[in-house]
Amino acid sequence: MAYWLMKSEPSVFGIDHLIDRKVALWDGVRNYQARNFLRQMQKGDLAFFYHSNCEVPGIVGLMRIAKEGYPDPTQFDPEHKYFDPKSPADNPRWTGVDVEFVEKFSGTLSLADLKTLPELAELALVRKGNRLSLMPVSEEQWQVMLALCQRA
DNA sequence: GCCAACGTTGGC
DNA sequence: GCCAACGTTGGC
Repeated sequence: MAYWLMKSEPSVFGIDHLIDRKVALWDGVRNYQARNFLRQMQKGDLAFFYHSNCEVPGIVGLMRIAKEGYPDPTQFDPEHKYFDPKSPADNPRWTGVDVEFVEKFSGTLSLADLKTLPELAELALVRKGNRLSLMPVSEEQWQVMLALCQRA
């Protein structure tokens, strides 16, 4: 089983949306590095839900990968913001996964706090200029973050 | 294949 | 809302 961190803007899709839906398609990833990580995800993997581009960016909850990578349907929808006219129908360019709500923490483990943790120095999230929207988390990193989240 | 222009991300 | 950082596009 692997661990991940996935970012989303709460004004678009936040942890409360996932609570309402229980299971949702994680769509709209249009970056190849992030897509490749999506394709590595396996059912049962755990992921932190991270709120980006908001008042207090940080980790707010926990979810589980409920369905492994499959073609993101929004890439074929001309009406959709994430439509990609260049994606071949017989070899879809973009992947989505289904995620399932697990837990919402009582507080936010903020990016500012995460940046102070020496164990996370190698995590893409806290490295200068990094905009990767989802990334793998090592078991050690996961344990450090989870302990702080559950205390928060 | 280079690289300038452009668009997007996301912290602040 | 600003803007730095970075990815992508497309002319050459």
